[in-house]
Amino acid sequence: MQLDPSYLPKLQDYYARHQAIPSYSTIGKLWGIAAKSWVSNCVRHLREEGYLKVAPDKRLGPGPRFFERQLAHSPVQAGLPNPALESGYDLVTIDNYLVKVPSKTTLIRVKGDSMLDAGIFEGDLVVVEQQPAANIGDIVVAIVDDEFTIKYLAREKGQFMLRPANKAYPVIRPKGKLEIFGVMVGLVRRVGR
Amino acid sequence: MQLDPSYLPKLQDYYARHQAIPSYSTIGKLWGIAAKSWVSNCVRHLREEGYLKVAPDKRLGPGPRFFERQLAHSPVQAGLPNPALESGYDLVTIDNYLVKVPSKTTLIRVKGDSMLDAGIFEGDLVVVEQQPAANIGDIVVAIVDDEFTIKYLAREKGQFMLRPANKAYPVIRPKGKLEIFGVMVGLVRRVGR
DNA sequence: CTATGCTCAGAACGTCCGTTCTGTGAGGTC
DNA sequence: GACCTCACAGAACGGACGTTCTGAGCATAG
Repeated sequence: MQLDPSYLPKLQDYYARHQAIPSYSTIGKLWGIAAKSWVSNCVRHLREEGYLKVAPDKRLGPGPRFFERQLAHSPVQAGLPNPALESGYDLVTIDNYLVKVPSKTTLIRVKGDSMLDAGIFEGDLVVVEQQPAANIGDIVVAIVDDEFTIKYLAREKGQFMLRPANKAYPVIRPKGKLEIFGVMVGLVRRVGR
Repeated sequence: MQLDPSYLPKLQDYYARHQAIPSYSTIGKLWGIAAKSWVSNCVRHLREEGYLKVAPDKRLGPGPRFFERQLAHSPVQAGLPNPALESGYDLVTIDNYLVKVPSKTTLIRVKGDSMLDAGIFEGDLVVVEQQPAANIGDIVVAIVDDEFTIKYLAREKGQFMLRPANKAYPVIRPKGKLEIFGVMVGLVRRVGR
């Protein structure tokens, strides 16, 4: 079987507007098909190709390939360039790209330039996934003197410590136990304005 | 009425995993509620508050506020599951924070480390607002040899040029006229995974 | 003690969903 | 021109859906 190539874009447009895949009958109207049976057929093929998937309760949702865009190796496509994101896999929205577990995710604004060499600037927003433990080498947000501190987690002689990414700042060796708020999973920066 | 504050995060987590809002009965299981009637009640309130909305065919979808994230200022109020929405929290939607004009905004993945000193690393996503002109000092995305290039826009003796933020790279002096794709308005980085 | 309101359970109900089965017409093949 | 496949229409059907109603259990107020 061979799908009409306009079917997927129509669904993508619908999803972009409503953040939901509609029912088979609505998909039918969208595609100009009156028979739900045929919609069912087409949807099955879209599923097999990874464009759609079914949630635990049989609801339709976008699949891994649903958000793929044509990749623009070269920007020279007549005036109107498409998103230049190479293999735009998991990019539904920026939010979805960065946040995996919303209930544990917090944004923290960076103060100071102690992580400059890690590409973390003052004013940036750090995306933090809250968890009480982390691995050595992770960038963690710790609570020191009732303030958030963003540093590399390191270990020295069996002791945890916080290492900045800027030679101008000292290593922090916590006196008591180290209180970790979470680990950095992303970064957001706004420039200008 | 006063919603259980754990309801919304549970829905947000579910949506982050499946990109779909489930049916009332599934929401009930998710929330530990057996009565669909009560789920219906709670959902209505979430709709009234802008966290959910209904698509044309009555399907539930995330509302405008569904993707709000907490912006924590100090750890004092952040540690606890604080239901109070006041007390120093800001709520920020990452996409709104970065994207002002969706139709003109594009993401471009960074190749190479020529902008290292500007905190732009390989693999980062640069948020670009498409426009044919820019100011001196802006970070711009230009099209050079059919490739996107991210550089500072500079001027020297009345001539535009592209200056990298890494001493290991040379300044680019375009031969003909400089073709600017857009200006950088934001940056997105995912760490780990 | 009674009344009221809140939170939730459970059942009833009509509607809509997705599946399956049969039918139909157009186009191609030999 | 008999046969087949493809692309779709249409009806049937059981189950799931969301709405609505009744009522239980509990807390608070008076």
